[in-house]
Amino acid sequence: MIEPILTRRQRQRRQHEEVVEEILAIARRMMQAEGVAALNFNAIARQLGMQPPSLYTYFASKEAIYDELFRRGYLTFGQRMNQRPAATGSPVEQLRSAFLAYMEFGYENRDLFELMFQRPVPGFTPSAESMAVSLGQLAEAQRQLGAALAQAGVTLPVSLEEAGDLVIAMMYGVTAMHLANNPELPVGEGRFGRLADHAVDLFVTAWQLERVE
Amino acid sequence: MIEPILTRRQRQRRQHEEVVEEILAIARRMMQAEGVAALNFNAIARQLGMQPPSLYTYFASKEAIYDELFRRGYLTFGQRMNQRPAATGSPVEQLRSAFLAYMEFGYENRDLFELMFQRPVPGFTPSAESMAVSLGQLAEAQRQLGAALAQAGVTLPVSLEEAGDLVIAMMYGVTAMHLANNPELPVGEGRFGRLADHAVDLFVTAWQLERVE
DNA sequence: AATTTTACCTAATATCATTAGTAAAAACAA
DNA sequence: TTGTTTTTACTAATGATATTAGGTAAAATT
Repeated sequence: MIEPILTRRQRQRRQHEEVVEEILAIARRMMQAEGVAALNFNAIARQLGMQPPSLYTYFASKEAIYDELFRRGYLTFGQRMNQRPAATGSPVEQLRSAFLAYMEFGYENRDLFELMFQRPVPGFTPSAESMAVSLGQLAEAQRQLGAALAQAGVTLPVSLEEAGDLVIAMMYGVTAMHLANNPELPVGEGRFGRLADHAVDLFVTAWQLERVE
Repeated sequence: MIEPILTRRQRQRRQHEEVVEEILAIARRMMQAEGVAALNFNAIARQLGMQPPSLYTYFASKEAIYDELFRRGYLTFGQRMNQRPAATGSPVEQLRSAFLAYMEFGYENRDLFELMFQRPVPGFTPSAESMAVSLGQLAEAQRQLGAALAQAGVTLPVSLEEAGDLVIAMMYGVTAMHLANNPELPVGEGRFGRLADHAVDLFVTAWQLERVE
């Protein structure tokens, strides 16, 4: 007798998860097309050939869909920031690659970027678990930036935490302005997208980060 | 016979405008309490002791309320930025006061700040007129920053427009992060609110703006 | 074979923005 | 003053939306 790879339960669960994935994919397509807040629970059901109440088999509420996307968004974001090619280069290189990774995440995931950093949804408050994921990833980004700067061996006019936060604020500012003004242009183009390198240079010059090149 | 100060028409109009003002005030209170997207047309009517359809006498739609707040928000923002005390000081002073004015506008008008810069409302697109006001005020801010920098007489590594945009992106980034993290703390306090001066110093140092002090 | 679980359904509810149609009152013109 | 227009409000109704209640049939589990 051949051992099935999956129990029936597991097979059912897999199919369940497949539907969950499809729901999330549809949700993202909707958010990208109409804006994050325009997510329509009933319309997702219709696209799946279901009656709206049947969707509650997969998600407990519309907010639960937002929450799952929020959580996954931060996981993806964290992976992107941590697994940069240049995560081991010189401080300047690290700063540059962090900036690029941040902006590219925003460009490629406009919907998630808005959901994660701009809270565009009326009653949506991330669940405790999702919030923990979010804070963890952000703290890691801040820590990494601080570490890169520490490695530079220069004396900054601010603490490492403040330095990391200044970089984060600038990354966010440039990216948000870029997405608001030229959402269709890739990073590096457009009024604000073009500013990425200049923004990095600002930190490099002000903090004299080249000294250890 | 005593000449009335106002014609009946004018008196009626004044009462009309008073109701309009009250509607906007209620709307802002709601947005501040529950978030920009939580504005509830019916609830405004109820607070005024009206039936919801009667509100259409004063605003053509819910979006029209958003639009008026958006327009006024940019007007107030422009006034604040232009009428800074230090709008005539040294370049460094101007940069500092611009940063402060921007952040304080955000802190005192969180609801408008979100509405104006973050577009947190599903279908809301500013009317052509409001959009013109908005773009005009932003262009003026950029121009003013550029002029202040030009006055410094230094050679920047970027164009004046790019320099203005970098400052705008940084102001936005720090303010948005501050409002997201410590909305209750005034400018100057909190993890990001504290960074205002450091952010200004970044530009001053990188661009050597003190030379003309 | 008996049971539990899962995935779906229909019907109904509550909340919203908004439209249609109307009535009273105020403003105005004659 | 009288007749007309404009303004302000109403009730009733509609359509979209998220969600709940309650049920059914098939599949999975015991």
